[in-house]
Amino acid sequence: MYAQIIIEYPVKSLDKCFTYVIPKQFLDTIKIGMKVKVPFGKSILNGIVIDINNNKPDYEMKEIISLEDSENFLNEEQLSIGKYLQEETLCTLITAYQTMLPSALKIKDQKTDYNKYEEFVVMDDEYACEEYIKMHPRAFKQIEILELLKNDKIPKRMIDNNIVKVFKNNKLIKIVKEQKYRINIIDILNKELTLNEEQQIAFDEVQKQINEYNVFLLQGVTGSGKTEVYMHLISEVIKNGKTAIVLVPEICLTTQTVQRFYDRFGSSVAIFHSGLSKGEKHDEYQKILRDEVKIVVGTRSSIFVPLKNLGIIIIDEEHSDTYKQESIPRYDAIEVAKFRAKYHDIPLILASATPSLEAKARAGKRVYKLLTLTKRTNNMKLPEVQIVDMTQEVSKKNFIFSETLKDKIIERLTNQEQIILLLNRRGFSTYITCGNCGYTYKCPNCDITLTYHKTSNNLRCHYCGYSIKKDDSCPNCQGNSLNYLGLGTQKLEEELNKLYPEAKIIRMDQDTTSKKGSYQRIIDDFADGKYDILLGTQMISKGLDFKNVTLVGIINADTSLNIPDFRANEKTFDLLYQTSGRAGRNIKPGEVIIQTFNPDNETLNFVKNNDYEGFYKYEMDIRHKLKYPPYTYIATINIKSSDYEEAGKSANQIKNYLSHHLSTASIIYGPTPAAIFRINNIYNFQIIIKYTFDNRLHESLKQIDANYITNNKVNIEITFNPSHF
DNA sequence: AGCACGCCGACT
DNA sequence: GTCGGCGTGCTC
Repeated sequence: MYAQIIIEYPVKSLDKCFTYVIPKQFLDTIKIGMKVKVPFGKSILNGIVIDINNNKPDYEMKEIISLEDSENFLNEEQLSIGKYLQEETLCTLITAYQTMLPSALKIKDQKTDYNKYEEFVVMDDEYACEEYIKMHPRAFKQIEILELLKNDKIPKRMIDNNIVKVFKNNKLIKIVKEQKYRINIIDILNKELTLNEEQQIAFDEVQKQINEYNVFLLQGVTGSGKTEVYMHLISEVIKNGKTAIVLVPEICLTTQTVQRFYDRFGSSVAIFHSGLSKGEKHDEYQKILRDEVKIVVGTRSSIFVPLKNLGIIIIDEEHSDTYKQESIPRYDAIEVAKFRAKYHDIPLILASATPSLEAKARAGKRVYKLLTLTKRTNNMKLPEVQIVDMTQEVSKKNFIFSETLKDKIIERLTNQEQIILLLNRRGFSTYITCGNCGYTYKCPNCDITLTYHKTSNNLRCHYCGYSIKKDDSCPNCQGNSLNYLGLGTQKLEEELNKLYPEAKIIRMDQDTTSKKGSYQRIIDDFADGKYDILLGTQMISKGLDFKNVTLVGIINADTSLNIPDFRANEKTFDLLYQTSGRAGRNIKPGEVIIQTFNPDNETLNFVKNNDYEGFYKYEMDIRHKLKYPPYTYIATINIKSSDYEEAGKSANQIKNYLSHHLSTASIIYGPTPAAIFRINNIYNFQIIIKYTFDNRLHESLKQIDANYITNNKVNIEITFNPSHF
C-alpha cells in the first residue's frame, strides 16, 4: 500500500501529494488524516496522510518513517474543510490544516507535552502502614493522613512535604501523576429564563427546522435578548445529543458572555480566545477530542473545532469584520460555518443589531431567513442621541470638547454617574509637523507618517514597527515649532486630566491592554465604580454592560467616516450605534453626544434616530450606484515586489490577462498603487475586480496564482471578499 | 523550504 | 588557475 502525503512546508511549489511506501508494521494503524514523519530530500519532515491506495507510481519511493500521535488525527470532515479552504482562499493545503489546529497540536513542535499534571499521594502498602501506625502512636498528624489515604488519594500539595518524604522513605506510599485541566468549571447551573413572545417566535422558527441546513439572520436591537434565544436553541440541540459552536468577536469574550454560558451549561462549555495560554488552549481542545464538552464558545478560528455531531452554529455580532482573517489563509468564518452547517444539515444563526449589508440583503432576497427582535427586555429606553457641530466650537477655541459635552461631563461627575468616551485612534497624536518649515516625520520604509507616543517619547510606524526617538527641535530646520496634530487617546487622557483633575480616568486601547488580564481588570474596575470616565478606542464599543453609564461621548465621528473604504459609512454606523448602546442600560436614561465637523452627514443622522432600516436603504442605494457589494462581489490582487519596475510590469500583465479571460460583465480597476504604496520597502500595486456571476473568475485567478509560484521577484496575493482594501 | 548543480567574476 | 556568487530545478 502507498500513502499520498503532503509535507509541512507551506510553499505553493510543494502544495501537492508525494507518494510513500507504507512499511508493513504500520499497515494496521495508519489512517487518512494522520500525522507522519517522512524522508524528504535530505531532511526528515512532518506530513499528513491525504490518501491511502494501491496505485504504484513509476518512480522509486521512500518509506514512511513513523506515525505521530495516532490517537489524534484529522477526521473526514476536517479533511474536507481543509480542501475547501485551499480551493476558496487559494492557500496551500498544509496551511489550511495548520490553521485548523490549535498551536499546541500543529504538526511542527509537538515535542513538548502540553498536559498539566497534578501529583497525588496514594497508599502503596497497607500492611506497612498499619505497622507504621503501631510504631508511632503519638504521630497524630501522620496517622490522620494515613487513615485518609486508606480511602482515597490526596493531592500532594495538601500534605506537608516532610511527611511525604518520611512516608516515601518507609515505602508506605507512592506518588502518581494525573492530568489536570487548567480551566475547571464547577457546575452551578442556572435555570433557563422564559422567552418573551418575540423570542419565542424566533426560537420556534429555528426549532421546527432544526434538522436541515438553513441560514437565519437574527436581527435584534441592542438589549433585545438575542443571547437568550441562542441559549434555548443550544439546550434543545443538546437534548438531542448534539453539539454547538458559538462564535463571538474577541472583545465580547471576556466576562459577560462567557459567564452566561458557564452559568447555563457549566462544564460542558469549552472556550477559545487569544487571551488563553498555549496550555489552556491545548486543554480545551482535549476536552473536545475526548467528547467531554458539548458547546464551544470562541473567536474566529473556533469554527474549525472538531466537535462531533454538530447540531447548530451561532455567529454573534455577525457584521463584525473580525470573522475575516486578514492574513493567509484569508478565510471568512461565516463561509466556513455555511460549509459545516451544510455538511451536517443543521441551522446557522447569524445574529446582529446592525447586520452587515450583505446579510441584510440576502435576508431581503429570502436567501437567509429573517428573524427579528424589536423590543428591549426590561423596557430599557434607547438613549437620546445629539449631534454637535464642531465647526461652531472651533471659533470658541474648543478643539477637543464642545461646550455641550463639557457641561454633560460635569453633570455626570456631580451625580456620580459614569461616562464613556470614544476616540477611535490610539497614540498621542497622529503626526508631528514643523510649523516653521513644514517638515513631517515619515517612516523611511513605508509611505506613512509616524505616530507620536508620548509615554515612550518616540515616533512609531504602525505598519512596519519602525520607531525613532523624537527630537527636541525640528530635524530639518532646527526650529522650535514642532506641532502635534491629530488627536489620539493618550493626548485625550492628558486633556481630560487637565480639565477634570478630580475625576478618576481610565484609558483602554491596544497600549493599555497588551498585558494578559489587563483588559479584564479595566472592565472590572470600571464596573466596580473605581473610575468615573472610561476612554478608549473601538474596543469599548461592543457588548459591555455597565449599569451606571449614562453618558457616551464620541469625540470625533469623522475619523471613522473619512477612512478611504467603501464600507466607511457602514463601519461608522455600526461603531456609533453599538457605542451608543452602552448608555442607559439600567433605570437611568442614557445620553449620547456625537461631535463632528460634518453635522449634516446622513449616516450620523441615522445613528441619531436609531434608524438601522433607514441607513440600510440609504447605503444600499449608494452601493447600487457605485456597483459595490452586496450588488457585486469583490476580489483584489496585490502585486508586491522590492523592485518597482518589476511590480509595475507584472501588474500590467495580470490586468491584460484578466481583461482577456474574464466575462465582460466583470469590471477590472487598476493597477493602481495600493492604499499604502510602500510598506517595509516593498512596492504594492493593486487590481480590484467587481463581479457578479463570473464562472471564469475563480479559475482565472487560480491560474494567475499558479503562474507566480516560480517568480521570486514578484509576489502576488489574491483575496476574495476582502473586509477592506 | 532546503539543497545540489551549474555557469561566470575577483582572488589566496 | 580556483573560490564562490546566486539563478534553476528537484524533492515521493
